[in-house]
Amino acid sequence: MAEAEDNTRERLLDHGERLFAEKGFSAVSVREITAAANCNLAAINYHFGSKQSLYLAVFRERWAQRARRVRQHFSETLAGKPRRDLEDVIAAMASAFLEGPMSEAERRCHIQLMQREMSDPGDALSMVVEDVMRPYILEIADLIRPHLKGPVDERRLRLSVLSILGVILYFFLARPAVSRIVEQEYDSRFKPELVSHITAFSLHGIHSLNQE
Amino acid sequence: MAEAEDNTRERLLDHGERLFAEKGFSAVSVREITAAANCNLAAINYHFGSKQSLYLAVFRERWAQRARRVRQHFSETLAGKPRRDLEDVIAAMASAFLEGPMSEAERRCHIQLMQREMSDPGDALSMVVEDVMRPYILEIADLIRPHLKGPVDERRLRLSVLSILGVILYFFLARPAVSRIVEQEYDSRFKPELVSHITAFSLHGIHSLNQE
DNA sequence: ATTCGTATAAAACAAACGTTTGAATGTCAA
DNA sequence: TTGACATTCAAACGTTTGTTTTATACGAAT
Repeated sequence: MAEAEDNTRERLLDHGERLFAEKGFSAVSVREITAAANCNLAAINYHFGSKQSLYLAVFRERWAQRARRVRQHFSETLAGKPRRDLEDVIAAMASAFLEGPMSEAERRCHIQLMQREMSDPGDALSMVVEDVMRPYILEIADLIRPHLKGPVDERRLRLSVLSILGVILYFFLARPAVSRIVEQEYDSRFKPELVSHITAFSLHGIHSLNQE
Repeated sequence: MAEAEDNTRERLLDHGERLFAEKGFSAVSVREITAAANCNLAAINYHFGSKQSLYLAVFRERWAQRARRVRQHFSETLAGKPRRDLEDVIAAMASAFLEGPMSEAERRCHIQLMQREMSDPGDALSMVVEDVMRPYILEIADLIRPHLKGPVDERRLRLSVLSILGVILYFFLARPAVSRIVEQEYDSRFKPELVSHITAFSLHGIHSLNQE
C-alpha cells in the first residue's frame, strides 16, 4: 500500500482516544474500540502491536499535535492584543484551553487524557510534561515576569502559573460536581461567565507575587 | 459472631480503599485486594456482595467519615483564630486538606478517590457532592461573604471557593508533573511553601469579587 | 502470470476476570 | 453434646480479557 494513508489505523486512533479519555485505559477493552472503529478485533495488534502501544500512539499522534494547536492558539490570541499586559496573557491562557481551536468533544478528550496521565503517571507522562507542559508553563512565566514589580521568586512564579492551570482544569474535570454546587448547567451562557471568572480570579492571584 | 467487629471486613475496606485510590476501580482486581488484605478470594463477595459494592462501602464507611474529620479540622483551626478574617478562612481550608488530621498516605487516598469520582461520575458521586462537598463549599462561602465589600454575586462567590479547591486538589493530584516543572521534590521544606503559596494566591483571587 | 508485501477477516488461544459453590471450621445458645 | 449460625477456605464456574494464528483478498512490481 502506497498512499491513501491507512484508514483503519486513523479510526483506531480516533475512537481509541475518545474511549480512553471517557473511561480510562483499563476500563476500555480492545473489543470495544475495534467495534467503535468498525474494524476487526485483531486490527489494534496488527497496526500498533498492543493495546498499550495504541494508548501511547494516541498521545504521540493525536494528543501532542492538539497540544501544539492549543499553544499556537494562545500565541495568536496574545499576538492580537496590542498591550499584551497581565490580563491579556491570562485571558489568552484560559481561552486557549476553554475556547480554543477544538470542538467541545475534542476539548473534553484532550483535557481528560491529560488529567488521567497526570494522576496515573504512565509511559506517556514524560512526553506530556517535558515536551508539552513544561515549555508551555515556562513560556507563560516569561510573559508574566516583566509585568511584576521588583524581584520575582522563580519558583513562586511557576507555582502561580500552575495554579491557573489547576483552576482551568478543575472547572473542566469536575463539571458534574461544579454544576450541582453552583446550581447551573454548563450551557452557552455559563461558559463565558466561567472564563471571565477564571481570568479575574487568576489575575488577582498572580498579584500575590507583588507584595512580600 | 457477636462483638469483635469482623476483622476481615475492615481489612478489605482498608486495602480496597488504598488500591482503588492508587489505580482506579477497573485497574484493581478482587484477587489483588484480597491478597493485600490477606484473606480468601471469596471474602469480598461474602462481606459486600460484589466488587462494586465494596467500592461503594469504601465511600460510605471510610471516605465520608474522613471527610467529616477534614471539615471538623477546618472548623477547629478557624475557631482558634481570634480575628477570623479572610486569610484565616482560606488558610484553614488549605490546611484542612494539606495538613489535616490524616497521615500522608490517608490524604493521598482521600483526595485521589474524590478526584476519581468527580471525573468518572459513578454511584458514589451523589454522596460525595450532596452530602460532603456542597455543604462544605456553602459553609465556606458563608464565612467569606461578610468580608467582601458591597453586594456579592452568589454564583461568583461559589465559583471562587471552588477555584480554591481546584488549586488545592491540583497540587496534590498533579504532583509528579508539578515536581518536574518547578524542579522541586515534595519534601518537608517544600510543602509549607506550597500551602503558603496556595493561601496567598487564593486570597488575592477572592478579592476579584470586590471590584466590578 | 506470478510473486510479494499489505490489510482485513474469522477463529482460537491462554490467562485473568468477578462470582458461586460446597465443604470445613469456629462460636455460641440451648 | 447438640444444633444453628457465621466465617473461611479451596476449587471451580462461565465470561471476558489481550493476543496470536491461519486464511483470504487485493495491488503493485517483476
